[in-house]
Parts: sequence; structure tokens; C-alpha cells
Amino acid sequence: MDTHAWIYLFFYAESAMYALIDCNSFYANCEKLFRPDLKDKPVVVLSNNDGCVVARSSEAKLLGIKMGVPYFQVKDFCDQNNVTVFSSNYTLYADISQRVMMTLETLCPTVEVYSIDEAFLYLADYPVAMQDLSAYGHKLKAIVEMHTGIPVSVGIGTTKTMAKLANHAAKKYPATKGVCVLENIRWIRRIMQITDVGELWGVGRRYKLRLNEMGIHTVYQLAICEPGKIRQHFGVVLERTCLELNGQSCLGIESIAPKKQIISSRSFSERITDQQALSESICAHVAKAASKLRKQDSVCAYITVFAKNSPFSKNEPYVLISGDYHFITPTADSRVMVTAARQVLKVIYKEEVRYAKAGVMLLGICQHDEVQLDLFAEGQSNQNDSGQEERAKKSTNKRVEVTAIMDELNQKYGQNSNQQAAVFIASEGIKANQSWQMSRNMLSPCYTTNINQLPKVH
DNA sequence: TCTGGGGTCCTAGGACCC
DNA sequence: TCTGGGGTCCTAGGACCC
Repeated sequence: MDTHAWIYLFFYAESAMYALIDCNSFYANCEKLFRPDLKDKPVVVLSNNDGCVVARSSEAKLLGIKMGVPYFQVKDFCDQNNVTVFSSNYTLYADISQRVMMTLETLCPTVEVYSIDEAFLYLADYPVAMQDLSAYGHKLKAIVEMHTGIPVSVGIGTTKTMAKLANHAAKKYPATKGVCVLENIRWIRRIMQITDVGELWGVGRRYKLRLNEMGIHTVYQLAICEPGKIRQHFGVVLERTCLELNGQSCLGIESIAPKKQIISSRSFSERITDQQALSESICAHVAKAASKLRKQDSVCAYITVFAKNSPFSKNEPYVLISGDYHFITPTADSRVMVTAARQVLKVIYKEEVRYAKAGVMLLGICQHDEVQLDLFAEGQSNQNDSGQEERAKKSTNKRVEVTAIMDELNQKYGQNSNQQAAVFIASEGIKANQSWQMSRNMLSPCYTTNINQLPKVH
């Protein structure tokens, strides 16, 4: 047997430690927080448009409801088994997530929020934690649960990949009581041997198939592979995974960086066959994406507009239309971007397609103060003759002011009950009149973020 | 009838430059 | 007979993640 790999472990084991805290069945448990009557009952949460199951409580998992199944396939089953079903309420989940993350920040100086329900902690520069990792792990779990009511699992290991593996074990094996520390070599080997390689962070469906073909089925078998060989077959990403399994840290704690691409897209609740309706939805996506763009102080160099029919339909061919618009000067002005998007749509639009989804992508994103100016464009110069320069400056400033005021008003007044912003661009249309808007028929109240929807105690 | 949405990173290949 | 070599930038596509 090839044992070269284990040498790393001894070298690196003491130098670094990462913890991964992962909320259990996060969306489902957020819903349960405010519904004590659902304690110990099965709950599932659906994706937008009530399309697929995206979260299941532990009871729902036991019933055998699979992650990602289309809701219509399990609807009857849910009815028969008294499963409570919710549309996703992202406003609620985001607020609860923030509470979890804030609690973690009081327990460790270095926290990386990895997703809405997960965070990595870097323990190496926190001596208190390093003294007794298991005790610290249990403390993390207890305090987060006490402060937020959300149950979590804790995994601790020498690298991020090991922390992920530990977390997986903490979730899967009740004997761990939700906290697993991968410190002891024999224990590490044991966990690796009983974990399918497809469960590992960084191994998706494709890689699992190819690894299996090579005779690699468990995490352990991957860990003892020659990293160079893995690189040859799969590239550097999986090579890093392999190294991380041997205690050699390749992935550090990352700080929050501005997004390099911003997407806004959504399926319609019903098919659209009319260009006007499609245009309104596209314009709304542009406005939403542009507002995200401004929030991170960025501008974008080009925008992609796309729309498509359903890829699942059996009696119509799959149609995807898409087109780009390149801005001469990168921009974050919703009105400029809406005009561009409408122009693109006119060019790419195809008649007689039953559109099921549309959206936009913003690309070529950079910070607004790093913009490459266009020598000949108006409204941005800094070396023209003074009169022109003044006019140009005024025009630019006005644009910035208008969007800033729109953002401020929308921030202050929020959305009405139809999810329409307080101030919006006319070409977005009136949402109340748009029958194709996302359907969310089983939405819970925004218990923590809307004054009119606070839970009541009787 | 009914199948989510939003991201990241890496790689290969083409265009272009000197 | 014999048609370079090295570099950058951009893009599309493929893989992964939650």
C-alpha cells in the first residue's frame, strides 16, 4: 500500500486548524423556529415558483423525500404524510443567518461566511480553542443553538477539506453528538475509509464517476493517491483536494470580495409568448442587478440578456435566445442599462416561443474608480475645454444623483406587497398586472423583518 | 399542467502582438 | 524540401459549490 501521503499529516497537523459550522436543514429549521406546533414534524421548503424541494427537516428526510425533486412529483406523498410545505422565504432566512454569523463572530476572531448556512473559523490564531478542540466545538454548538434556536453541526480538521469531511461525519453519525474533530490518525483513517468519495467537498457527479472507473471509491483511496497523478487526470482543483486530505492546506480563509459577475433571472409562473411581457421582466432584472452592482460600488462593461423555453418540454424544441451589449464606458446606471437591454431583446427576440425563464448577467465588472475612460465619449472627460467639461460633469453627476436617490428611496420605503420597489423604471411595468410573476403559494410571514408580520403571543 | 437561482475557478484555443 | 517562438488577453465551456 502506498503510504507516502500520511507523512504530510504529521508535519502539518499542529500548524493549522479549521472549523466548519453548518446549520442543520437550515431553511426548514428557520420555518420551525416560529411554529412550535411543527416540532418533530416533517417540513419541506420549496425553490422559487414552488418548483423543487430545496430543504427538508430531519423528519422529512426520514420519510425519504429527496433533495431537489420537483414538487409536483411528491405533492401527493406530502399530503398523505402530513408534511408541512413552505415556499422559500429568503427575507426570513437571511435575517436568521445573520444572527448565526454574528454569534460565531463573538466566539472566534476569524470567521469566513461561506454560504447562507455555513461558516469556516480559523482556529490556529485562537489559542483558547486550540487547547481542547472537542470542548470548543461543543461550546460553539451550544451557544449558537442557545442564541438563535438553530441546530448546527461542527467539524474540525487541519484543512478546510478536512473540516468539511468532519462536518459530514458529525451530521451522519449520531454518536458524535454533532461535533467531530479529526485529530487522531486512526480516527481520520477510519472516517476516510467509510466515506464515499462522492460525498467529498470538490467531488461532484462527474468526478465521482471517473474516480470510480479508476477504482477509487472511498475518500481514503483518494487520499493515498499520488497528487501529481490526480492533477494529470482532473486538474489542479482536485489535486488540491487530495493535498488537503493529507493535511497540506491549500485553501485559506477568504475575505469578502466584490462579485465578478451578477446574475438576476427567474422562471415565470406561466409561459410568456408576448414580447412586451418579456421586455418588462428583463427590465426588472436589469434594475435588480444594477442595484446590486451599485451596492458594491462597481460598474459593468457589458450585459447579457437571455430568455428560454423549458428544457423539459417533450413537444417543443429547446430554444435559448441571448445577446450582449458592450458599454463604451462601463456603467451602473439602471436607465442606461435598461435601454441597452431593450435594444438587445429587440434583436434576439423570436416569435412563437413559449418562454419559461428570462434574465440578465452583468459582466466585466470593476470598481467605479478604476474605469477606463473612452477618449471620445461625452460626459466623462477631464481634459476638454472648460465649458464642455462643465456640461459633461453636470450630466454625469446628475445621472449618479438620480440613481443614488432611487436607491435611497427604495432602501427607506422597501417594497409593497407585490414586491414592487417604491421607485422603479416605467419599462419594468406594474407587477400587480403581471400574471407571470413568481408564485409562492405557501409563504410564511416575515416574522423578524416586517413590523406587520411579527409573531403574536395570545 | 407542474423541473430554482446565483455564484466560482480552471482550461483550452483563438486572436493578436512583436 | 524547409514557413518561429513566446507572450498576453479574451472567451466559451466544463466542472464544482450552496
